[in-house]
Amino acid sequence: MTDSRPSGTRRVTLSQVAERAGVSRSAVSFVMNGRTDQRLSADVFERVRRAAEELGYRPNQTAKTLRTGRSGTIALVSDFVSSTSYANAMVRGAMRALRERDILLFTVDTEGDPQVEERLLHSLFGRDIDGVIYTSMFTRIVDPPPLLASTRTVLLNCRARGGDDVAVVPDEVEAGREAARLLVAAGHTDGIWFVGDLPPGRRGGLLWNEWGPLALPERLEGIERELASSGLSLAGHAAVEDDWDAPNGQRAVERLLEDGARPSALICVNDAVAAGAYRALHAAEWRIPDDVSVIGFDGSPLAGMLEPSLTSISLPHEDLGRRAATLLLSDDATPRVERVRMPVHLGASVGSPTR
Amino acid sequence: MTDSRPSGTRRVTLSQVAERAGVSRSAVSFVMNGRTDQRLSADVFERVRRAAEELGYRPNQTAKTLRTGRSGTIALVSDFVSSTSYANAMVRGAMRALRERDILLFTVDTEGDPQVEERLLHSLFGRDIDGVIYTSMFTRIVDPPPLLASTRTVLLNCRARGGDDVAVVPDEVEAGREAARLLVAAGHTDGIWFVGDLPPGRRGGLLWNEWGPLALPERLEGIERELASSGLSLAGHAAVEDDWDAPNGQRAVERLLEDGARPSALICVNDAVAAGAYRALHAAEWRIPDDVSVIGFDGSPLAGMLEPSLTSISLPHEDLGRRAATLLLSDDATPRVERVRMPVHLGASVGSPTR
DNA sequence: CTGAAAGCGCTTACAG
DNA sequence: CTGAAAGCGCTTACAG
Repeated sequence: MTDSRPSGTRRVTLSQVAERAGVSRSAVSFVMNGRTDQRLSADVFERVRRAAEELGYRPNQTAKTLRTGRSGTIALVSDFVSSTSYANAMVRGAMRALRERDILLFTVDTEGDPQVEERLLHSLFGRDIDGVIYTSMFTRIVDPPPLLASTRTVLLNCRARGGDDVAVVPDEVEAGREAARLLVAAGHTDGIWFVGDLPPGRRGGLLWNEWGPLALPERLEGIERELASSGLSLAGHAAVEDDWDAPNGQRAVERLLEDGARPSALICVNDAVAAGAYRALHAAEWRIPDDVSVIGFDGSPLAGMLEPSLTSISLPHEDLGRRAATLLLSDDATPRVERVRMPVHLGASVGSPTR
Repeated sequence: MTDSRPSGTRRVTLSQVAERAGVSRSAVSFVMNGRTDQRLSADVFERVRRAAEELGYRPNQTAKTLRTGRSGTIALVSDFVSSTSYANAMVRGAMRALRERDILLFTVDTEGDPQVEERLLHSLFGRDIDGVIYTSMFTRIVDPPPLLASTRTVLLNCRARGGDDVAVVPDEVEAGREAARLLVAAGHTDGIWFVGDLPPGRRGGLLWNEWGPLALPERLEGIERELASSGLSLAGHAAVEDDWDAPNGQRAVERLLEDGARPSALICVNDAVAAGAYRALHAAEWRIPDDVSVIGFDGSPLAGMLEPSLTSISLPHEDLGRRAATLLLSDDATPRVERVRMPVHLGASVGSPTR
């Protein structure tokens, strides 16, 4: 039959290697896959190896996949991770872990649209992917699509509502404890405020607030538990409107100071809110860390750009990605939630209280 | 219909659809691929469609690929683009353009290592990718690997030294003109400085300086050409050590002011250098834009976070990615360099000169 | 218009 | 230890 493919120079096939080496195709297949259990003679092994090299033979992965059902390919399926900047280091972590095993990564963003997600998953399954890393830009609870049941899956930066999956998430509770610990160690006692609650009665206005983000409740839980273990508690909470960005953080702290609060330290729900806090404190002529200490979360580039640099408990995105890929490749599919430590990025924003 | 097959069962094949519809496999193939040129009866067409739906048939892309040589898959091969934050919107642009055609994206970063690049390319070719978007984090000149010659390729955010490729790059020269135009329109004449040259005799210390980045020379060329067209020229250049970051920008402007320069405007090679300029100006009690205007390049999030917000000529990463994908899918492979307009992000950092 | 057949490039159970 | 053969799930030229 005529070959209608748009190929100029045909690629070398296994048959050609067999012919050149003067052995069967089986033998070539065994050699190429390093199957020593077939007890091939050293001579055959060497002849095949040489013939393959001389011809520049590269196995056709598509044919292997059709035969074996394994493609050496996995997919990273997310809402926004691979196409936006925020949590992109997760992709790097996964890619690096997979590179060593010659596994390639399909990158697929659904932008939060379930229909797009379904179409993309079917498209992926049609390509015989070996597994899926299902991930989210923000750490949150998800309902993994039922379609995923037929494929090996690891949840990254999210956990299933049901809980019977393998999931990798940052250890947000421990991060909260760490933040509190830093302040307690510096001598803070009864002037520690938390900045970043949603306003009372508010479930969230922005999209991701309705997606059940875990950062806020878990960070707060860790903070309160750690303080309690030292017999302390938060002096209070400052609510932030809608999004956790700098302008909202600024307004929250402005209100706090206007209301007459005298905080010795602010634990901000993330670095952007902390940046806003810096502005409000600066305008009110409070010095950091002399008059007030500030801690953020995320470990974003922003933290290093502030004056003074912000101490922040950072999201270990690359580690998370690497861990998820490693788990996906392992044989162990026992449902569990793995929590990855969030390291402290020490800045110059924490000092001892003066009041 | 929903797929009611017990999980663990084999996927439905084309043969099963043929059997259920009572037609040949050829007919099913023709219907599934919408080949109306075969003049199938409306009845056959409908029976196949129904059988496929009832069985939940999904074509096996691997088998199609083996047969046709086309995989409906392209690869985005870069140094760092898909695994870091900086130019990530290019991935978004490409993904969005491809989504409409049900084409999936392999994402592959070489981290600048030619050996890794070669291995990854072979791995991709073994999977019968239909094309490659070859891209770089920074706009620069590249020598595309010879291996790429066998595959349809579009260069994204880079151009080949040889020049016989299809390439998509930001229009940096025009961006430089735009920056100069904004200042001239505001009334600036002989106090316009450029901040961001490499020190005299320096080819670059950091890795990417040796990779031949185009941003600096092209932006500068545009600025100078535009000024010349109004009979003006730059008052001078302030060199920046090594990397174009905020601390280096700050030092450059500090030196400039110490040397007694009285700039009416600073055109900074990027936003980070501009942020450094802000600090130096602030420390010297120059007000922006009352005493001095500042313009940056990149359109980074940083620009909006500065006080006052920075006017910046922005890199249209998403547009670039979308355009590259579209070109790759088009039939036209005529070598050319497409330049994409860099839009102005207007801030509040440009005013009329007071001196 | 339809159907039987070849073939894409592999892997692997099986007979020798 | 080796080789012939079946088969993964498609597409398509070809004979009817």
